[in-house]
Amino acid sequence: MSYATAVPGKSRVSGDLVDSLGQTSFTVIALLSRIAAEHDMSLTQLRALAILRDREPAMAELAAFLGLERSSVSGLMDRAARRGLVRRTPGDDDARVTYVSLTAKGHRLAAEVTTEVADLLAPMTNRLSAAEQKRLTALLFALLDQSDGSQQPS
Amino acid sequence: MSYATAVPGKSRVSGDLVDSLGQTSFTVIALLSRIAAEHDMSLTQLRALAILRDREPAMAELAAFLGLERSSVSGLMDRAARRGLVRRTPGDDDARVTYVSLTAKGHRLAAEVTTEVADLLAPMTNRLSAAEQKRLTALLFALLDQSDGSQQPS
DNA sequence: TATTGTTATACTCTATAACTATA
DNA sequence: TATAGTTATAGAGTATAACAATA
Repeated sequence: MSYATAVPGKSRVSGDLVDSLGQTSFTVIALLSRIAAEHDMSLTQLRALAILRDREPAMAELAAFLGLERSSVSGLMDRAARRGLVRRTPGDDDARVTYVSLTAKGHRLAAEVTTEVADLLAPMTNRLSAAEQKRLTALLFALLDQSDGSQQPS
Repeated sequence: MSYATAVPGKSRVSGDLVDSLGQTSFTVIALLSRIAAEHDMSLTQLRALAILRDREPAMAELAAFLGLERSSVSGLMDRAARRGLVRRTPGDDDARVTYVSLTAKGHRLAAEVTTEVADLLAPMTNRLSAAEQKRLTALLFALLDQSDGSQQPS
């Protein structure tokens, strides 16, 4: 509330930025959901798969990554395990902990989905020149405060 | 699949762009979900609210906007109507049609949510200078093929 | 006592299929 | 017959609360 009214000169620009960010986000998320659905997965499962590509977290850590309750992730991993995509491994030092990791099948699916995402996004991204793509990437990483380009699960 | 391999020179850049788009989208959507949750709404209900701000569509049109089945939107509008946010109006010429519109309460909530979105996004957007914000906005609209800036529900 | 993970329960979201009313 | 909307039903996703096992 304060933002829109406190800085009138910037609010116009920011309003458009907010709109473009919102529209872009919904478009991208819809596309990811579509890919997920084509593989009989939810968007959350697709995210989990992406996260697990280069991590082997404890259940609680995975829940933190996903921003969900532990109990929700239990069910999520139940369904993923039932499909043979992930496995649970008991912790060695702390017997309370359960680590989650992708199976070979899970890794294959994750890799497949990654290329599909790039493919489906291509019609959009190709509307920009190579230079524009670079600028956009830099701006988005700056927005995310990750101008170093360090990878987080997408 | 073909994209990543067919244009090796661009795939590196595109991979980063895909990552930054994905991360940004998840971040924005998570933020929108949080705002929705604070008002006891789902992300979909928030979207519906935004759509209805400047439209009075038939149920089937709303379903098309949201990318959902008509039956899903029936339930969605049931719950929104129960909270007094929307009303249903029978069509005059075609008695099969039902139009949906925001109540005064719905309009108030939609306006409130809009300012909250801008507020919560501000810490992110303020990381960019005014000139950078402008460039990012232009690039995103170009990506969406809407360089005219015509408004769609965000 | 505190923490990890699971289970029980309840509600929302979504889709498919069947239905009613209207065209 | 075809279309608009609803209802019935079922499954996934999510949270809260309670629990067992471990620390």
